Amino acid sequence: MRKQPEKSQRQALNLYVKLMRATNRVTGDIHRHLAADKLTHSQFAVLEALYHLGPLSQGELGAKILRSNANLTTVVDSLEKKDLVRRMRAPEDRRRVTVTLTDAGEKLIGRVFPRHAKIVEHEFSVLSADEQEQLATLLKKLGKGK
Amino acid sequence: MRKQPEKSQRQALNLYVKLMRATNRVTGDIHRHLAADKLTHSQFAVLEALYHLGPLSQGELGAKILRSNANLTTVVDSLEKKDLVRRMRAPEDRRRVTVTLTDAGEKLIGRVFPRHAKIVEHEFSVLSADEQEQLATLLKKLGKGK
DNA sequence: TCCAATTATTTCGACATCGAAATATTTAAC
DNA sequence: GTTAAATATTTCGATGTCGAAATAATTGGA
Repeated sequence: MRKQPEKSQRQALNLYVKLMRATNRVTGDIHRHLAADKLTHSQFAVLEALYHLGPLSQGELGAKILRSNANLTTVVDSLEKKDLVRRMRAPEDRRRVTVTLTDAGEKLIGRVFPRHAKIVEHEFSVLSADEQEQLATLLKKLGKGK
Repeated sequence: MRKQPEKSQRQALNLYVKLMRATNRVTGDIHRHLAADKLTHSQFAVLEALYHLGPLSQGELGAKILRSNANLTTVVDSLEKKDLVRRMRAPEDRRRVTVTLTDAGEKLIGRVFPRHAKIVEHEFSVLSADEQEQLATLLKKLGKGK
C-alpha cells in the first residue's frame, strides 16, 4: 500500500495549477476592461469600497482590498491626483486618514461599477447558479485556511 | 418580477471576492516558503517545468507559467545569474533559446520541490479529497472561459 | 532567389507592489 | 503628567511584471 501521500499531493498540485489558471483568466479579462478607464484593480477596488461603504481610513481600505498599507498610500495618491478621492486627517484620531469620493469619483465609479458587475457576471456565467454556490462554499473554506 | 439579473450579479461578485481571497491566501503562504530559498514564484515555476519536462524554449516556458515573453527574459536572466539554468540557442532554429537546468539547478529544485508539494498539499488539506475533486472540476470550467 | 510576413527573444519605459525604516499620533501604565 | 508601547501612514529601496518597439532568424510565396 502506501501510495496515498503521493496521490493526495498530486491532487493538490493539480488543483493549485487550476486555481492559478482560473484566477489568471478572470483577473486578466477584468484588467482589460478597467484599463479602458485608466484604472488598476486596486484603484477600482478603493473607489468601489468607498462607493458602497462610504468614507474609510486607508488602513480599512487596505484590509478590504488585500493590499499593504504602503501600497495604499500609492493607490490613494494616484486617485487623488486624478481628483477622484480626497484625503482628510480624521479629527478624532489624527493618525488616521479618511478617504472620501469626490463628485468626479462618485460619477466615475457610478458609471464603471455596473459594467464591472456585468463583466464579472459574464466571467462566471460558464457555471450554473448551483455550481457557483458550490464553488463559493469551497473557496470560502480555502480562503480561511486552518 | 425582474430581480434575477441583480441576484446573479451579486452571486458572481461575491464569488469573485472569494476567489481572490482564496488565491491570495494560497499564493501568500507559498511565497513565504519559496522566499526562504530566494526564489520567486516564476523562478520556481521555471525550474519545476524544466525538472519535470526537460529542456524547453523560453516561449514554451512562458506559456507554461502564464507569464509574458518579456518577463521570461528577466526570469531566466536571474536564474542564469545564480547558475541554476543555462541558455543555448537552438541549433535547428536559431530564433529559439533552449533553457536547461545546470547541476546546481537540478540539485536545488530536487530539494525544494518536495517541500513545495507538501506545502501545497497542506494548503488544500482544509478540503476533503471529494471536495478537492469538485473544486477541480469547477475551476477547470472557469479557467477555460467561453 | 528575394522579399514580406511570421516567430522568438530582448530592450525599454512604466508602474504596482512589498518589506523595512521613519514619522506622527494616541493610549496605557506607572 | 510623563513615558513606553501601540497604531496609522509615509518614505525608501528593490523587484516583478507588462506592453510596445526593436532585433534576429525562419518560412512561404512570387
